[in-house]
Amino acid sequence: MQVPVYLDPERLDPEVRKPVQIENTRDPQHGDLATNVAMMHAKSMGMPPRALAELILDNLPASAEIEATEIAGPGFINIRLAKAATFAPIAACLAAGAAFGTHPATGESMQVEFVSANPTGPLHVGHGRGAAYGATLVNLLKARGHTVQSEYYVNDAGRQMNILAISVFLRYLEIVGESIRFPSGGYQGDYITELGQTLHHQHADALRVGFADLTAGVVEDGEETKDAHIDGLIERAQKLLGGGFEFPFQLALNHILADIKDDLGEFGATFDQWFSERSLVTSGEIDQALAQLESKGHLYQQNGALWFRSTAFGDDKDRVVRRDNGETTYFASDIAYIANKFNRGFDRVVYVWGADHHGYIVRVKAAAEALGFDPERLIIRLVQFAILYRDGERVQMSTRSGSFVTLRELRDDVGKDACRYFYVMRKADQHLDFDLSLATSQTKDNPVYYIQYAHARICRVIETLEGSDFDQARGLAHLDALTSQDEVDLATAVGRFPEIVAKAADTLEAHTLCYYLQDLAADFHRWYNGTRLLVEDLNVRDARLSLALAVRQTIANGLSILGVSAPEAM
RNA sequence: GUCCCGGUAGCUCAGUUGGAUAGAGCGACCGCCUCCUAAGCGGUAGGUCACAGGUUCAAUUCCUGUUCGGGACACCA
Repeated sequence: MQVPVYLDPERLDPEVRKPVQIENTRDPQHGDLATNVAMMHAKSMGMPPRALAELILDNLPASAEIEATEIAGPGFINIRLAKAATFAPIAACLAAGAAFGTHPATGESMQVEFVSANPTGPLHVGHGRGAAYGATLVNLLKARGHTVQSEYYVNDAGRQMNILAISVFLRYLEIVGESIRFPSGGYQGDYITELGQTLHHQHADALRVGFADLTAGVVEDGEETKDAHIDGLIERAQKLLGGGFEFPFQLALNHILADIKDDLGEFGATFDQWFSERSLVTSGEIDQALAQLESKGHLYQQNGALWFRSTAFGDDKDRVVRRDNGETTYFASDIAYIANKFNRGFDRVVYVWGADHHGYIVRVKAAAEALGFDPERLIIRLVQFAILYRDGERVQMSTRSGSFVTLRELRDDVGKDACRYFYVMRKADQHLDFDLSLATSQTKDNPVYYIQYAHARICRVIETLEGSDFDQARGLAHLDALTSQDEVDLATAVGRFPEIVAKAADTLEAHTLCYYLQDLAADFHRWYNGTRLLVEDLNVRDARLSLALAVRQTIANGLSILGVSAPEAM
């Protein structure tokens, strides 16, 4: 809302500068704008708030934009705007169309990295929330006027990938006739067996080694030793197969990553870049980053390992970057990745992580600071897990048994729209009860259908006018025909959309958009239910239709940011 | 033990960065279709904003403490 210059807080009292507020009221009875100037300055002026308010009002010049002012409560000054200003958002919305709610370019360049799940299996419902939230953030930040790049960090180096490869390889051995004992630390699931079959199709018996040979010298599998056992198997396989271990490795990586891409694509989460962790190894960037920290004195040797002194930056303990066996840790990759991101020129980078990564925040920020980057530019958002409910019963998930619910299964079940909406409807860092029954229900209780239905209803009205003499210009010229409180509320709600987008983007709180859209849809349904749009008086009719069109545009734009469709008929 | 996130209507949650009489949906109860989609709308009931201090003209909001939940704290990835 444009604040008239004579209400400029800066001019009120040059001696006392307190953060005076002039804001949109939440209660229409308080007018359109309200200010607390009088209360803020009552003390310094040595007079009661209400008396000061009176003095201020007596000295205000008249304005065409302001219809009335009043003093209320403890000393608020309420301002009622002229009617034309109330309905101005209708024209603004219709003129801007799909761009309504977007903001001018800020010149700021941002990156949002999200999902980044290890490519060791299909995405499950936990990843889905990160995907929905991240994708929505990207849309919000773009609408805010920032330049945004979306990225998926592919963990294609490290132990987990080797465990995946050995798992596939063992299933392959099984297929070619070896009698094996599958390690307890290996990856379960039908997809592993399928990859083993593919490996067999590609290489026939060429990769076959004896299971006894593979386990020679490897410690027995057991509760305590399952890690050592599987690491031993990997080491043996690499030795026996030579470069051949790359076959199950690459096959699994490529296949699973393709599946993830496909899955996310159907979910409307697209990435500008898939960034390979391996590339940090091969390009020498990990060594470079460590050398940089070394030169600044942030590293030291102890017990054969190389440590980063993260405690110097607020961490509660130092962290290993190179283990005593010479391998760099996952954290070392992270450090190099931070440098890589900032060197690409982003002003701010956003990480969307699962809440289980909470413990990494301090060390990653520490690394950024140690590398010489302002840690404020590195923003981490945690996403809590979603708990699925069906008919009031919690849906059990277990990754161990391989019986987890995949994102794909969830999408097949409740559909993309409900998935996207439900995932982001709550604050990201809080637990989400995902009610599957509600998500699939086609009633007003389901917020997705409720909002979409408002859109469809408006489309239906427009459709019945097909070929008639609806004239938007006439409607906009007669907005004074809108007289009811419902119409004032609705137009005001439309006018709030740009600031809702801005705020959601600035705070990275996507859920506020969901609440806004529900409120907007409710305002519409109330109005629609009590007001006939297609009336005889063409001025009134076209004014109402213009309002309806503005509502439709706003809903469509909001849903678009959420990645939810805006159907024309339901 | 340390660190995060929470505690708001019976349930699930909002609460515009400290404002006026704390909101919505569900659930409960009572109503509304000869009319552009009833996949909708209206009304009623329901609250010591976990507790105690502090800052302020003003605290659900900020600070401290207490308490109760949930989670995180590897030479793992």
